Order: sequence, then structure tokens, then C-alpha cells
Amino acid sequence: MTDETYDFARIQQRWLPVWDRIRPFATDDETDSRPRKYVLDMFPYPSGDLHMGHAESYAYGDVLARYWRQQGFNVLHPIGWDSFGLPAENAAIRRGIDPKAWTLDNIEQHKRSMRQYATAFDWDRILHTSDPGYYKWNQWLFLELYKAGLAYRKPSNVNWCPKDQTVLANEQVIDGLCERCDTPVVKKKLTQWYFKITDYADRLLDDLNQLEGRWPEKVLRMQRNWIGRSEGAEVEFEIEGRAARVPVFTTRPDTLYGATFLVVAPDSDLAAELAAGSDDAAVRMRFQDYLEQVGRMTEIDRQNAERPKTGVDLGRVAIHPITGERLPIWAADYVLADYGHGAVMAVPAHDQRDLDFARAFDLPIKVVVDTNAPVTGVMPMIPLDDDGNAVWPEEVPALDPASTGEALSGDGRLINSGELDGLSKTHAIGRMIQLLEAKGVGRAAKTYRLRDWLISRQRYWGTPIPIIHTADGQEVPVPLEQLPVELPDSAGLDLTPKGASPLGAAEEWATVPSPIDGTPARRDPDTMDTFVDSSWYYLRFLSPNDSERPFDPKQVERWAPVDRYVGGVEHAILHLLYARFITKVLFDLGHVPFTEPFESLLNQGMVILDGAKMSKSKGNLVTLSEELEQFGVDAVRLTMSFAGPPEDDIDWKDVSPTGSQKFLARAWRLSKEPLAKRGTDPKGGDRALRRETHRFLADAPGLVEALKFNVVVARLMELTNATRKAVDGAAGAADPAVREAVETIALGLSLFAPYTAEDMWANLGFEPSVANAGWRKADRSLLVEQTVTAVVQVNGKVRDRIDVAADIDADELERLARELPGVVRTVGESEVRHAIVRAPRLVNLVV
RNA sequence: GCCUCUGUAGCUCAAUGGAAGAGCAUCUCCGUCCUAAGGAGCUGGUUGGGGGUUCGAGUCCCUCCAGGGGCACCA
Repeated sequence: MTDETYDFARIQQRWLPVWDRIRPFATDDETDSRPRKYVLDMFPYPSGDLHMGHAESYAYGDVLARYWRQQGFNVLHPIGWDSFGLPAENAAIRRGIDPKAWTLDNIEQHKRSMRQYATAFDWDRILHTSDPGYYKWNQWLFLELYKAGLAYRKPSNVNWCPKDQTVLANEQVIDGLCERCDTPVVKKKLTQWYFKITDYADRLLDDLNQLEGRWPEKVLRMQRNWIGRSEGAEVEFEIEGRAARVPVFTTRPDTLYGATFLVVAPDSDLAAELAAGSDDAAVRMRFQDYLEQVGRMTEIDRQNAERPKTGVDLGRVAIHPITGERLPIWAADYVLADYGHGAVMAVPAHDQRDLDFARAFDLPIKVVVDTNAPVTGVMPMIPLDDDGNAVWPEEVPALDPASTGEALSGDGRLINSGELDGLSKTHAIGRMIQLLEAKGVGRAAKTYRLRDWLISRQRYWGTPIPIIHTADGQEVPVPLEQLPVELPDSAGLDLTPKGASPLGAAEEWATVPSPIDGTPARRDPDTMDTFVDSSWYYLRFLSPNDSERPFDPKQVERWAPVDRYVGGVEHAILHLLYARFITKVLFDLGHVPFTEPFESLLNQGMVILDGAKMSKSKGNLVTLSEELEQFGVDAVRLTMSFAGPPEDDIDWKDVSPTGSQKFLARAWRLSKEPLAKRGTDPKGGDRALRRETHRFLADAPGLVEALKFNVVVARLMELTNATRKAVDGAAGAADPAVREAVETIALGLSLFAPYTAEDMWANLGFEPSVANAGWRKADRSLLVEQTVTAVVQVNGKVRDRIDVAADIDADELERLARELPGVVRTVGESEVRHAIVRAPRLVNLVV
């Protein structure tokens, strides 16, 4: 191969060392006064080598980072590794090696591949979370939350993965299965550390409105669903033989008169207490059996709404707070212990779940909302026949959920409800809350699906929780000056999951003197959920080597929050919710001046193959390294960008890296063509080509910012085709417009195909790097057309067209239009009743 | 089941209510000892179906159909 043919391998070899030397993407100049942009790619877990998903994500992040750089911004675009977590530990267990060494090897491998892939990262700021210099500040963060009362320990029923032998956060349980290994999750009673994210539920929900339009609608919806705020009332019921009243949460306080029994979650403390207080030994026995039966069930069974209702009568009696009726109390597993108060008032007539239960156990059903009645203040919609007479429905559906099995959940008029009678649902809700408040037995209330964030894990490869437990059972924070609490060496430790943290077995490490009085005490043996690590890493990138503090406030002021965050939708809930939460906590504690970490979010789609997700087990993997070998880095990157909108999935079967390669070669060959010298004034060059060039320069920025990378690439192809035509045609290679066009193509390609663009730039006689060359400003005067073709319609149908001056006025255009042969022929003798003129493009004559 | 988003050329996508377009692929031709690179050109459409509003609808409204996504015992 000679220098005359496009050879991606040669070009890659040529420029990689040059970039290593000139470091085009270093961002460290404190005096730089350009406007700033912070582009962040979600940092990867360093397992194995880069795969197609990474290649896609980094291609997109790079387009944005390189684009803003070309637009004259000082761009921060860092990378690091989320290097704590189970995969390293599991791999270490399987192969009997040190997780630390394994992790560092992988990071090195990743880094080499990323460089080869020409990612525009600042290599002077890399970090990884398993570095004590990083996780020291995880521990600092934990202690900040602890001091603020936002980190606490409590015993509760937690999600337990029997395979990984560790607890899982609610967010890590997908359809009842462990997110990582698809093992059915079970419940286990354990004392664990939590972050009090529920204190922030309202803000996490309400602040999503600020992100509207800048985060994908889908992610906003998922977060809203996850937080799941519901508004209603808390109602308190007296229990016979119990001093304290029992509160329940309901969204339908209007149906309180229809409550015919209470249901408590079998696995709640309340259920156990009520059952224990029953006089009847048989009741106590039945409850124990039922509790065991429920405990054996996996989450996946429990979440199945189709299964028949089960439950036991606890033999206890609640008093209806308004009517004073005596209501039975049941325990049933359709009520969840950790939502609301773990107890509900059952209104079978108006709630499907309660109805199913009442029918199964023959409990009373009382209708209190007439859903056939027109709602107060709203006229009923009665259909009319052709003569204008009302057509009454043949049959009004019966108000009888007991026999139909259908609960009446709609709106209607209250009946059998004392002073609420006649009110609509909405009015009755408000009125009932007033009544409850007046009687002191209830109040308006909100509740959430969101639970507190369970952060402790019984594993080795994570951040040790910086708490010391004294012999007399006190929790003492590790003093700041003793941080980091470093992990003990893994040598000699059995990392195999046993349900207890391996750290507890590292006697030498675990035994410490109490910070209070020096008596023997023990370190907390658990490590933190790795989502703690990633909840604030975007701040650490601003001063990654600062050993004095987690982040430099001056740099936070300069760069944060992140302008554009790029990553997969698989983190739509977990990571993003946690990062938002921690950011708000840091704001409240005065550490950062903003409340949302990520100004805008790009969720790229997945790379799939033949309509299916790629997976090793299915054997339908596309291996990135093989694609790179065959097509080159640039062709693969370009294929990613060209495949469609970034948020859509890319089916590798539908795309053509060969096509990308051909296009790159065609563009590259153009860089050998221009005969005009560097710096030649393009004025006077071929007007049509200049117009194409400047149309691209004018349109590309908006398209990039709208994330329509595929359209930008298509436009580059058009410009390339136009330039080839000019070179081979009348304009010729010496025309200065050709040089201008080719330089523009190189600049445009620098966003998508950095090696090719750099080589073209050199062919055109410039010094590297094209990445920092700067975008050209479009000359708007070249965009306007002197003449345009106006369409002339008669009754909306095109009958003729005419070339006119672009600035023609409406009257003149109409006059010309009426004389056109096609128009005269169609209009004939008819009178033109109306003319719509949109100069200079269109005339529509209505006859 | 509920809530949402999307349906335009074979594929991926454009088109302030104003001529239905681009890139890629296909096909044809030029080129060549052969093959390929390369170049030129032609095709290709009921804008998912139906109805409505409008001088004019891919665009706005209604309805049906198809696909994607989310939620789903959360009181």
C-alpha cells in the first residue's frame, strides 16, 4: 500500500503516537477563559475488554465533546472505572487470585483499548473507585450522612440473593429476580445500613420537572413511577384490647363508610402482636402456619397478582372510627409490610383486591359510591337519536360487586355514608379528611413506593463502612483523620459467600480499640453498595488527585453540574436516582451549589444482532476487536453514529461498516485533490459548491445539539458527493471552493472519524490536531438563493411552476401566476374567488 | 389490564400547515486481461387504515390497526 490509497491501519498507527505526545484533550489550564462544558460518559465496570456497547456510548460522548471543542469551548471529558463490586470478587474466587490485581490488570487493558479507539478523554484525570484515594471519600460521604441523621442501621426484612449470598436494594430486584444472576430473591430478617432517601422523596420527584425536555421522557417517567407518591389520608382505628390505635393509609378516604374489615401484612410486627394477643390458641397456630407459608415464598411468587387470595382471621376486632362498627382483622399477604403502615382498611365494594379477598372469605361487602349516578356538577352525557330524543341506556349496570366480582372503582355519588351522601368522589375525599381531623382520628397524608436505600453488602470487594462497634453495643464513627479504612489484604481470606462479610473473619483488621476509651471493639464488617461509589464520582473528576478533600469547591464552581451525561438506560432508576439524592444531600450540607447533578441526559440504545440482545449464551456476539480489525476504528465509530438516532437500538445486521469504510475512503481521497494553496480566499469559487459547504456549516451545529448525529453524517455524505462532482466537473480541482469544501469535510469528520479526519487535515497541509482546529462560521449570504421555483396550485392541485426572484412581492407573484399556461388552461372561464399567496414559494387559486 | 411513545422508499431517517426528500442498499452503465477498488446514472411512495378540520394535511383532531417502552396486589 502506498500513501495514495486509504489505509485505515496505517493512518491509525500514524496518529495514535502523535496524539499521545500532543495530548489534544488535556483540560488543566486554570487561566483558560473560554466557556466550559462538562461532558461525562458513565464510567465502566472494568470486566474483560471493551465491547460493542462501550464503543457506541463512547462514540456518542466523543461527538459531543469534540463538537464543543470545535465550537470554542473548554471541554472537560474524563473517564474512570467503577471498579468495586461482585464481578471482580467472583472472578477472583473462581481463579483464586487477588481482586485488586485482577482489577488493575483489567483497567490497564481497558485504557489501552480506549486510547486505540481514539476516545477524546483527558488521560490526566483518570480514577478508579477501588483506589483507597477514592474510597476514602466514600467513607467521608458516609460519615457526612451519618452525622446528618441520614445513615442508620435497622433490622428488617431484606431482599436476599441465595446465590450471591448478599442483600440487594429494592432497585436491584427485577421481577423478583436478582439483577445480577437471575436467582429468585427471598426475604431475610437482617440488621443493615440504610440511607434515608425517603426524606428526599418529594424533592426527588418534584425536581424532575426541572429536567423536563433535557432528560428522556422515559427516564423521567420511570423515576416518577419508582418514587410513586400517592396522596390520600391516614385513618386511625381503635383495636379492642390494645391501647394504641392502628393507622392505615388510603387514597380513598371517601369510601371509609364502606370499610368492612382490616387487613395487616402477615410479616409485619403488628400482625405478630395482634395474633399473639388473641385468646384463641387455634388462631395463634393458624397465624404461625400462615407466616411460615408466606416466608417460604419467593418474591416472584408473591408478586404474581393472579394467584388466589390467602389469609387468616386474627380473631381481633377494630372499631370503625366514624360508625363505631366492630370490624374483623385479617392477616393477608396481599398487604405489604413495608408500604404505608403495613395495614389497610378493606373496602371490598370499591377496591378489586379487597373484593377478591372478601369473596374468597365471605366477608361483608358494602357499596357506598353509586357509580351509575351522574357526578355532582356534571351533566350526564345522554346520547340523542336522529330526532333529538334522548336515548336512555337499555340497562344500567347493577351496583353489585358481590355478584359481578367487579369492584366499583370509578367516580360517582356517595350513598350510605352519612353526611357524605350526595357528594362526588373528590368532594367526599376532602370532606372526609375534614371529619377525620375534627375527630382527631386521621389526617391528609402522602406515602411513597420509594423505600430507604439499603447500602450494606456482605462482600469483600467494596468500601468498608467506617463505623466501629464497641463491646457495649455503641456505634462510633471512625475519626476523619483515620480514613481511609483500607481493605485488608485478600490473601488468607475466604471470599466465598457465606452470608456474612468476609471482612469479619479478618481478625487483625476487624479488631480495633474503641475511639472512645480504647477498649477492644470491632469494625463494621460490611462494605458499601457500589452505587454509593458512583453517586458522586462526577465531582471527583474535577480534582481527582486532591488528597485533602473529596472535591475542590473552586473546580466545582467552574465545571459542575455535568452538562451532558451519556450512558445506558439500564441506569434509568438506580444510579441516576442515587446520584440525584446524594447531590441534594451535598447541597443541603453546603458542599455543592446546585441540586441536580446532570443537566441533560443521553441514553443510547443497545447494539443488538438480528433483533435480539447479544449474549454469550446465545452465541450471537459481535466482537468489537474483530470489527475494529476488519473495518478500522473510524468505520466502526461512523457506523454507530450513522445507524440512527443515538437513543434507538442498533441492529448490527442492518448497518454496514463496509459502507462507512467506503465513504471514509471517498472523503479521504478528496483531501488529495485540492490544488488551491492553503489559505486561498474561497471568494469567487464555485458558487453552488460553496453554498453546499456553508449549508453544512450552518446546519450541523443545530443537528449535533439535537443529537441527530446520523443526519449530520448524511449531510457530510452529501457534501462529499457534491465536492467530488465539482472536482471532476466544471469547477475542477483548482477551484478554491474545492479546498474550502474538503477542509469542511475534515472538520465535520473530526467528530465521527478522528483518524481519517486527522490524516485529511495533514494532507491539506495543516498541523495536528484537527480536533482543535475550530469550527468555521457559515457565511449566511451564500445560503440565500437568488431565484426560487414557485408552485402554482389551482384548488390545491399543482398546475404549473415558475422561477421567480427570491424577494418577489405577493401581488407581482399572483399576477405572474394567473398568466401561466397551466393555470389559464385549468381556470378557463371560472372566476378566481380567492387567492392564497405565500411569496416566493406558493400561489393557490381557488375557483 | 393500565399508562405512554412511534408508524414516511428495501434499511436508517429528513421535511415553521405549502412541490414527499436525503444517505445507504438494490439495479443499469463506464472502467478492467480477470477480479476488485473507483466513477456515472436509473429505479423505488395509498406518508399504517378510515374519517374530520383547512384553499391546502406526513404535519392538527377523532377512530381503528401494528410495533416499542414503562407500570402492574403499593391500598
